[in-house]
Amino acid sequence: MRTGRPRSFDRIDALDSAVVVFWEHGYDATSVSLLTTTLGIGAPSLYAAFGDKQTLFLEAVDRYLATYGAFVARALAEESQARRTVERLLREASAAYTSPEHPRGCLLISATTNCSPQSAGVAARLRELRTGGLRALEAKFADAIQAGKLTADTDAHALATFYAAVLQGMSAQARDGAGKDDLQHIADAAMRAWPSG
Amino acid sequence: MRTGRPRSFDRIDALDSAVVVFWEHGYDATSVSLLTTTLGIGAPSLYAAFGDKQTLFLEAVDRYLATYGAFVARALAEESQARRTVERLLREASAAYTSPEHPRGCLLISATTNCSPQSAGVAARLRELRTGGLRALEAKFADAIQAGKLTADTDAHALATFYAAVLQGMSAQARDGAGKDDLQHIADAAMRAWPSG
DNA sequence: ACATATCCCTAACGATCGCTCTAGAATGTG
DNA sequence: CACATTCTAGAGCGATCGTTAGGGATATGT
Repeated sequence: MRTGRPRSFDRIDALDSAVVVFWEHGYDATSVSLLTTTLGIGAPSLYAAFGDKQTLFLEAVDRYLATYGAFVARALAEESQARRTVERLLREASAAYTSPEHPRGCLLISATTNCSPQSAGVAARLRELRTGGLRALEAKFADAIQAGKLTADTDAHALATFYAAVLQGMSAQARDGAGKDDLQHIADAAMRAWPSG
Repeated sequence: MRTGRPRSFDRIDALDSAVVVFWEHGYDATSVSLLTTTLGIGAPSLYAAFGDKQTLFLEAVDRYLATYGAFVARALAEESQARRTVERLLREASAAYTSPEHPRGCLLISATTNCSPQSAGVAARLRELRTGGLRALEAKFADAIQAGKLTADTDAHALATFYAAVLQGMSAQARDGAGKDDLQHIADAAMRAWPSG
């Protein structure tokens, strides 16, 4: 049995708070002191529970992907048709990126846009995750071409890059103050670009 | 006549270098020491010539808009037809955002995505500039509707928001490593969303 | 040549950065 | 109860942040 004084705060609650702070300000601009005041714990407690700032951030990213950002993986996994996947992705992003319950936009997209050279590691990790999403979308399109749902001359890579850019643009617009309706209009316009055949 | 020892560096050259550094790393992540080493001048010289870091940044933004970013204002001013304006905007952005001559993407879009609370002022200024561009585009579309070039049921605001988002997405993709061809494909797809009438 | 004005460099300012040592408080097991 | 263990809280570590005096060097105007 684990002896000693138990931790006075809930680790998951603290992690969720850290997600929000990193989401709002990004990696570099989030100082440890801002984290400790927001989470309501001292710096040594934070370091004991999560390791250093970079480790905490990476765990916060995982937590984000398992919660707020899970709709992307769900759309990719649950929708079999490529077009429905994209429609659902854009529709759910319109709501997720503008919810008043949490910071605007997407943490994966916006948290490491500006980072100092010594934060290049976490920036590379997030870029990797973004690229992974793009590849998954591209594979979905390739399958649709294979199945004849998209014409053979469709460029799966180009189409995936386009919808990835649209999601990134929606995140940026949300952070600039656009509302859910604005983002849904972006989504509607983006669907007009779907290959007609 | 101005007496005393003249400045040993060219102010415009130094400003251009500052543009590049801010473009690459963003506002907060660009330290004054990085600026001084890159520009090859001491900190007191920098402060004497440009004022503090915030003032230098805002002047660098103006310089950016007058040089690398001037293609946006030119497209809006020189093209009378809305569709041609957007086509030219997206085409020139594909090249500008991926040129190997300078950092990727757009300074206005990417330089203040992550900033600490005390940098909120410069972030607000850049958001203002981005919103101004969106409004200019929206006005262009409103004119086209007035002139009958776009059907009366076209939503000028929604369309402008869409193409603004596409530009922001192209900037993000460029910073993630996409090439000129990738961005041109995004532009092509975005033009398929043009209202058919 | 001289006085003057401005420059550049060295050094350092206070504040904050990420991070940790130390001491005391609180819980578990015997 | 004592003891072992692990937590919390305050203070402070060296480094870097943006910024600015101080002083020698270098140019112009007379």
